Amino acid sequence: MKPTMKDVARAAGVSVMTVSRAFRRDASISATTRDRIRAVADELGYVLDSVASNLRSQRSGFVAVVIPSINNANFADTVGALTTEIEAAGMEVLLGRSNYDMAEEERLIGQLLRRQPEALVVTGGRHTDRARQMLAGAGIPVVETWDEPARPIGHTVGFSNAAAAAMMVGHLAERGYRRIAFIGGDSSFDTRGADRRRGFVAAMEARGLDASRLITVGPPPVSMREGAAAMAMLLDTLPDTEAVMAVADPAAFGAMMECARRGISVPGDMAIAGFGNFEIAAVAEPSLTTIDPFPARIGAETGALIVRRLRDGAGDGLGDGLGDGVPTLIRVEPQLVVRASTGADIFPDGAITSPWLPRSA
Amino acid sequence: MKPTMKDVARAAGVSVMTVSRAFRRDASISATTRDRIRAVADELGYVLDSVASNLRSQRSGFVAVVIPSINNANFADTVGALTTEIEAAGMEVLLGRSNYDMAEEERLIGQLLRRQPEALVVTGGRHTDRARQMLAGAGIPVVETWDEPARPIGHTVGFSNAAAAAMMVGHLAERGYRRIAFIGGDSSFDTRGADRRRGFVAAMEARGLDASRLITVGPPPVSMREGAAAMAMLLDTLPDTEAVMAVADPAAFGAMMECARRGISVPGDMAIAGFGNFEIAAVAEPSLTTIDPFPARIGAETGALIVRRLRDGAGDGLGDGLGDGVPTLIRVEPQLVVRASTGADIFPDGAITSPWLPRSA
DNA sequence: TCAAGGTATGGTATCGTTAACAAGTCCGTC
DNA sequence: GACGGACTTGTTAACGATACCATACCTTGA
Repeated sequence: MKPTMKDVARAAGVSVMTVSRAFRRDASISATTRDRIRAVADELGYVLDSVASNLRSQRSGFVAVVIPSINNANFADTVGALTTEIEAAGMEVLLGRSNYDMAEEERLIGQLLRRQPEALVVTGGRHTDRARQMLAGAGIPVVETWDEPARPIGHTVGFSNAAAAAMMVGHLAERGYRRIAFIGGDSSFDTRGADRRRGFVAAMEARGLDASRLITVGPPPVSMREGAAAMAMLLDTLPDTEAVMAVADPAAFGAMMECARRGISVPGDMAIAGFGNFEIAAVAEPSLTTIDPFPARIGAETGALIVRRLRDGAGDGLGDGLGDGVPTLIRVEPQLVVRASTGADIFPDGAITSPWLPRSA
Repeated sequence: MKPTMKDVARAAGVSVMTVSRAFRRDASISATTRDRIRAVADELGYVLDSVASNLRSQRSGFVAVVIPSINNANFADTVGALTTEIEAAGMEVLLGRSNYDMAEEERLIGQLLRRQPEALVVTGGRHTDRARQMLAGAGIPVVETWDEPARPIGHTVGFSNAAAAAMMVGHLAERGYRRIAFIGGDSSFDTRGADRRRGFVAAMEARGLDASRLITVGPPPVSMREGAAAMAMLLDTLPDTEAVMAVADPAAFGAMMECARRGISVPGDMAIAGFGNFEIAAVAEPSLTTIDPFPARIGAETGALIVRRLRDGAGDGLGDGLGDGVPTLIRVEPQLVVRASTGADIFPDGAITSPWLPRSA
């Protein structure tokens, strides 16, 4: 049927071992033999079977990554940068999407672990008990990203979503807004969104402001459409609201469009802020104040961390979710990006970024 | 080190064969034995090694999918629907991204084929010669999506991008626009974008209109920012342009925002149309006329086709890129979605959809 | 009571590759 | 001219699971 190394070996008049060497980087083989074997293999339509290769060498060559959604520029940027790092090290990324669902995440993790990944990256710090157990017992480096878990399983590359939301509350309060609302999704699904809401409430209360203007739409992702619907509801029920903070930029944009439809000026009558620094935040008119979590940096740091661990820590630290016994915490600090939607009069020339504010803010 | 079936078998006092059966669906094993073995396996932290399983059974259980970008709602919708179908059949999706680069696509296809996928899905109908050769010789069902290839390799689920673009030209011409421009990316990369441009030019010329207003920005994806930059260039160099058709909705939105910044009314002074029916097209103010290619339907049809082929055609048709010798062509007809950006006066209540126009349009 | 058939379990070979070790070849050097 | 070392190639066994076949036991019906 399909040719194997044995067929190639016979056709080329060498042993299978030599054929194997012809398809590997480090192998000691003469250039002439390698070229001849490759030509014969091409002729036969031979394709290396990496399933067999992985079994024998006990190396799968891939890193499993679980993200909530593949249609989200933030996660896409993280995965993109991560993939670049992983591929530079000669490995591949195996992607799974959880649909913001912890049960689905658990199922995915189980499936992925069966394929013997060399490391596993998850998004967020909250998981089902069984998922935690599988991750901790996997015997490979585990990285939780986009969050600072209360109980880290292995390594962490992320930031505090609550603190980042508090930073935005600080900005709005400094600009003089008092009646501030929050638009977000169903908190039992999107833990990062829930953390941002938590940070919003805590920061508002710390300033003595009313933290009860919370508009909850359906399960994540909170889309543009839902942002518009939430803004409509807000305007109908709490028309004296001065500013709105959305769980993410698309929802903020939807809210802004609803204002446009109703003839409500942004930021004149209503300030709007988002989260994520999606492309739309910079392009929209008016441009959108947001928080940049540096998704690509998260991915790059995660990739570099994994490559480092796999190179240095090979063989040790099984069963601890670390791969080498030393848990790493890499903080990627988000940055406030002030644009027109929260005060065009002060920032007419485009974006102004502020440094990370203290946690107490 | 890590426990294998042998360890589980010893601990449970059964043979490895019985342990194997305890982890499979169809296997003939008593419920009591299975539960006992599973409990023992859990205790030991045993995880099935699907690498070994795949090698022995010669079934990998996954379908490889190559898309240009993971951060594109259209492709994400296709992959989402495809994944649903594939997982319903007990298989998994292995995703690769080509960055709109045919050379990278070729590399990816080579990598993916080594992992013995049971089917392979690619985006678009143009590939390097070597990629074509690999696909045709893979001996598994191959599906080209999002396009109607000139020379199909295997099955096709898609539509003519050129005809869809022509449909949009028809709409704009009917609305009375004559000086129509096209904004697109570097055509050597994004073949679908190039086809849309080709369709634009052909349809314009067929109507005796000037088809030379072509603004080319960088390589794909053509982002919102690039759409805005292209519109700026257009307004500076060809200020008498009446309508703009963008290669995709994000670019159209960017163009619209540039108009907003310059105080140019859409559609009053300038009509704008996009492609893809992204969420932003419905939410933006004004809403955006576009073409809906039904990405989810493409994914669902592709998945159903693959599942059918794998069930029916097992074992035959090796080496033809089909999996069973009968090439299938499934047309998913795009639909024109008329919204405010090309004539709010006529369509004040929201979107109006028109049926597929004939090819000659 | 016994044959026939079904169910549950075990033994052995094998999937296609690579690790580990062995051995042959060629070269320069003293 | 013999020897050490570098380089290249070959032999054998094994990775961890499942296909295939064999077998023991249990049920059923004449």
